[in-house]
Amino acid sequence: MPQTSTTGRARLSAEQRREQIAGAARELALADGLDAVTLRAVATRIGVASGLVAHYIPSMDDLVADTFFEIVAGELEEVRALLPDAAAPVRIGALLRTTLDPARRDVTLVWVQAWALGTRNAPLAERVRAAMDAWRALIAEEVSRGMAAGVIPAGDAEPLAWHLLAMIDGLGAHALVGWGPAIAPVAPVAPVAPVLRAAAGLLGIEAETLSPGSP
Amino acid sequence: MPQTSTTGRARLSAEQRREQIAGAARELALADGLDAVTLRAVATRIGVASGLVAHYIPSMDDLVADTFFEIVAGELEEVRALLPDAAAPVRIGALLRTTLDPARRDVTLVWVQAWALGTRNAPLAERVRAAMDAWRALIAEEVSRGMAAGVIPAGDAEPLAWHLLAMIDGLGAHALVGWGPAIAPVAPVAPVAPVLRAAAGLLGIEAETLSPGSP
DNA sequence: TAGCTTATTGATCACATGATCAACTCATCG
DNA sequence: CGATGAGTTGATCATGTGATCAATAAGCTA
Repeated sequence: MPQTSTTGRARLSAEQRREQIAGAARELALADGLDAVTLRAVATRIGVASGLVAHYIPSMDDLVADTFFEIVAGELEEVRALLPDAAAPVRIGALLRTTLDPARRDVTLVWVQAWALGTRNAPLAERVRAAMDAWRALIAEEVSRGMAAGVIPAGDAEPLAWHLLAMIDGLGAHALVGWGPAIAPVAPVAPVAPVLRAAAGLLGIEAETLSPGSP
Repeated sequence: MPQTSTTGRARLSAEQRREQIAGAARELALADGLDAVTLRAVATRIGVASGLVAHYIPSMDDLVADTFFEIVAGELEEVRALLPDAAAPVRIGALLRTTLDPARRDVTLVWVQAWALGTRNAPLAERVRAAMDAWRALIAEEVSRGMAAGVIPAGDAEPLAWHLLAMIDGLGAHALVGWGPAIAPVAPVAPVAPVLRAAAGLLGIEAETLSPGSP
């Protein structure tokens, strides 16, 4: 009776188990932060001995680094997919609105913890730099597009992208403390309007062009 | 022979010991981050039993929170003292240059770790919010002064201050990973010029007015 | 059915954390 | 001199971490 179903233990293939571990780590990080991604926490979550998890990863530092990268890379693709098919400034405006959405607090916590943990976790630091490069590239691409179209004053897109990203991350980090789970009553959500104005000033364009309506 | 000098053990007064502990915690945090402020690390640094340190503090969470606040409050006073006696925009420019100085990496690490740790350390989160308020107030004061003098377009100074602070903190956090101790070769110091341009755009003034020379 | 491969367990090591407390020591006062 | 009291020690508890490994059990193959 080869019952392939639940016979107490699961016994998955190496590949399946790897994916399961990565998934559990991802869920833990989004729920409670990167520092919640612990050998035993991951094991418990998938109902397995802690030794098994250790068996499938080089070290916890690597698991944490991979988990971080998986999360933020997914976020980037998600944001990229949400960009409207419109003029560059409108796309940039949409990007700002999306990334500053309070619903992304979980990812923000991951980012902030990554900056702090990267000091002691070498592979993590590497992944953080790679992820930041990807984000900066995405923004720079949009800015360059706007410059090529003549709707954004010509100049070096890279430093502009860098600063836009800094603004996004700074606002995110700030929102984090105001929101400590079960600490503060309600989040003082950063109003988007001033952010758009700041971004417009940075890009040298009118703030209105960042919103839909201007083809 | 009442030798008040080094007779093996020190035996300080409660007040002296308290200050010594606070000082050691401060040094540890600046050198290796807030997570290096540990019961035993502090005890070792001042050459004392770990129990003694525990005897003088309510809990480590409080020590860490107090250490954070002491550091950033000191930083704020230091920056305030460095503000030149000039027009508001010039003072704001100086504030930006000072806070973005790569030499302040130690304090930046403390800030970033505080945002992350504040999620689990309630007293810390409280202090973080208080410190952020103080910083925002300082910036808002300068902006308001500029508005009153007519050199900055009138408007609500609070959100502007909030965003300037976000920009500063975002850039600082980014610089952190690029600098992981013994990881990256050299820091890609964020050039100040673009920052000043972004700040000027945010304030609605010319970037040049942020630099000395314009009375 | 026997055997072999491989996933999986469970115990264990070494280390670090915060916290507690009885015992000790030193300075000072009566 | 003796006693009082405050600073201080050192051992210890309860947890939690990552890591290792011999032993076990499941599933596939011959």
